[in-house]
Amino acid sequence: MTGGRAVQIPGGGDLLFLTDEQLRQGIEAMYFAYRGFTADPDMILADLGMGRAHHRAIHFINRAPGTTVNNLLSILGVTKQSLNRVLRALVEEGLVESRVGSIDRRERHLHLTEAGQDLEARLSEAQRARMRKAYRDAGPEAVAGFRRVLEAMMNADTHRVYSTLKDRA
Amino acid sequence: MTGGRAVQIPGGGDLLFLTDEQLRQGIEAMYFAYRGFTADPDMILADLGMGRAHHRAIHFINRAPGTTVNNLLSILGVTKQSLNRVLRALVEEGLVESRVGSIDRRERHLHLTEAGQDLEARLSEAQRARMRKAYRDAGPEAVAGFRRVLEAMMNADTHRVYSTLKDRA
DNA sequence: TTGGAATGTCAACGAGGCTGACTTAAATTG
DNA sequence: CAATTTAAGTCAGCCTCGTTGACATTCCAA
Repeated sequence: MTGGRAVQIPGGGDLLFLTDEQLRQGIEAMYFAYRGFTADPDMILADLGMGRAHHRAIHFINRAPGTTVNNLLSILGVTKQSLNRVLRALVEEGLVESRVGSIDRRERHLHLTEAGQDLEARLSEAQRARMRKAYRDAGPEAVAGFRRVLEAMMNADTHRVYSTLKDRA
Repeated sequence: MTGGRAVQIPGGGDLLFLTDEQLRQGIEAMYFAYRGFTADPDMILADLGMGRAHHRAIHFINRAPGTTVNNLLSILGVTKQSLNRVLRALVEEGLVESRVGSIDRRERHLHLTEAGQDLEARLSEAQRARMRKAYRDAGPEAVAGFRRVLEAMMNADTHRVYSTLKDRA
């Protein structure tokens, strides 16, 4: 049931023996779990003719209100052309507002409208409900381990983005 | 640093207090970690003009050699039209062999060729290396928790598929 | 005042999902 | 044996969401 065996070497530290099979089970768990992770918001969005890309934009605009387009690009790791298509749709749907920057007027600062906040709440509540269930089922120690493994799995630059967002909370 | 606080209630069990903020950090960790999770195979595949869909097919054909097309469809959760496009490419590239079933000759049984096995090894070694590093960084207890949370995050039907594969190991 | 940065837009392309309709071949069932 | 069901494959078309490349606009800063 465990992903690895912890072995105490007298006079040494913990060693973790990881067979390829154990690693592969972790890989498959990650793949299947991600499907569940995205399933609920996907269903809500499909009814509105939107997809995951819209969800991500909405999520991070809510997370960092007033963020610039460039900043959002570096969080999401996509091209501006790709993000632009999504942002345009969100603005047209009245979910996102794009305000010209007051200090640097080249910049556009992004905010959710009330309708955008409503949708964000629906999406994130669905996703939080699943996460909450998973956390409760797995227990407190499992949650800490889950987070540690995920953080160690990120690319270094991604981890920096993640930490910055987390510390801003 | 932990995803939740474990609190001992005298005479009760462990309770897990999960704020929305803690849940959202878990959600973001999952999103950013998945990017890292897929990054290495994606790079290898891009050089070969293939994508994630090819990787998934290769992975599960390797996992369950001789699997039928229908079985692979239910593992991957996509339509046969979508899988067919990928499988055709893999067969044309000489990575996958499709054999007519001996008992039921309507079925096609899928196997990796030697070249397919070589590619599978490259892809999975890259992905395992990342998983191994994440496991080592996070420590043995973290690994068990990681797996428990992921399993609790899956849809019920997906979990069944996952368990079946795992138990077949 | 000119160069560069931030943003946006148009066009085109490709991967990889989807639906619907259909064929072929083989197995199963009445 | 005939009819039905099943497994697989195929064609056509659609969508999202990623990519590149080229280019316009706006505005700050050297």
